[in-house]
Amino acid sequence: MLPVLTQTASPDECARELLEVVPPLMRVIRNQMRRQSAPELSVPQFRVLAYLNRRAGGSLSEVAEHIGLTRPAMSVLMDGLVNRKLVTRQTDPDDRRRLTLTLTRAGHSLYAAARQHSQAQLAAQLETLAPDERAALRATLEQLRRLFLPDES
Amino acid sequence: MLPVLTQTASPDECARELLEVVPPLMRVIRNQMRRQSAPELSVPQFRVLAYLNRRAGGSLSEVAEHIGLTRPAMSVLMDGLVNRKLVTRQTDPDDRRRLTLTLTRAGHSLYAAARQHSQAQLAAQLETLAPDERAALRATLEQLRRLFLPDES
DNA sequence: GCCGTATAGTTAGATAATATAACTATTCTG
DNA sequence: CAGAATAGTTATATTATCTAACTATACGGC
Repeated sequence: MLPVLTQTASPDECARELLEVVPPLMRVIRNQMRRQSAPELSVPQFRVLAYLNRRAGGSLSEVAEHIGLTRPAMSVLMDGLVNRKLVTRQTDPDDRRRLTLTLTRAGHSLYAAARQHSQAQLAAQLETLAPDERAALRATLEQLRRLFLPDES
Repeated sequence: MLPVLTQTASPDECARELLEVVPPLMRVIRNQMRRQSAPELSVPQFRVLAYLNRRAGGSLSEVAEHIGLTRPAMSVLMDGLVNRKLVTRQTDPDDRRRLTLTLTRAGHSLYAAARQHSQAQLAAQLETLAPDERAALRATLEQLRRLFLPDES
């Protein structure tokens, strides 16, 4: 059953809960990434592929800004993805300083596979929730997204 | 207002949402930690203090297991905390292989201050939620905790 | 049109956080 | 009591990240 929603929850209590739940949850996700069959994708790499999947042709700075890394760090990370033929890196003819970053076919499918895998792992655990609990979870995550990640998508 | 809770949300949709929301949220938290006034506590260090706050006298392996680090890594991390006089490290007289790790007074108050600070930062953003939305958030976080972090407290 | 400034990206060098492997000291067990 | 198991440390390597310094390109005021 759904928990009682009318009980009080101060911003501070919620914040405390976030601090206690999110970091370990992140570790669960990271470990799932690591144990993944073939791929060997770190969480930031995965997020870069996800971003380029949604916004093909982004520049390096754009991606770095979005992911929250410095440009040098992103430059190195991108090197890796380009070397592995997951991303193409072309200079934009309209502004020859900028790069145009795009997923290759391999990049697309590795991203899809990795996402599928992680998603399935998490989904397995979410199976045990009642449908209305899942709906509540989903709604809550949307709110967190709106609150803390206004820029995305 | 509360979102409609009767809409469908498959385990897979929820899992996807988790994958999209949690990592950036973690980055928000980590950055808050970093920008923190005095202290300079990393997220794992913070979590160690949190653990020892709840369970004084834990052993190194116990803490490492809980936080999800290897013992060598935890040994090094703990060195840092001990050097900074935040934690005392005594050998357990009953089993002289084990350590008894406890927060010092300084450890307690640094933990309290750090938590207060991070919590306040997050809470400020949560202010904008309606009370029932916060209640829903809180309930959802409890569920995530139960699902993914069964061992804690 | 040109020069100074800003912007995109890279390279270099440093640091920090982890991992694995090998070790010591202690305890348990058959 | 000897061998196996466990707790912790040390040594070494790797990886991810940062800041600073650099190059190349574009823009804007004169």
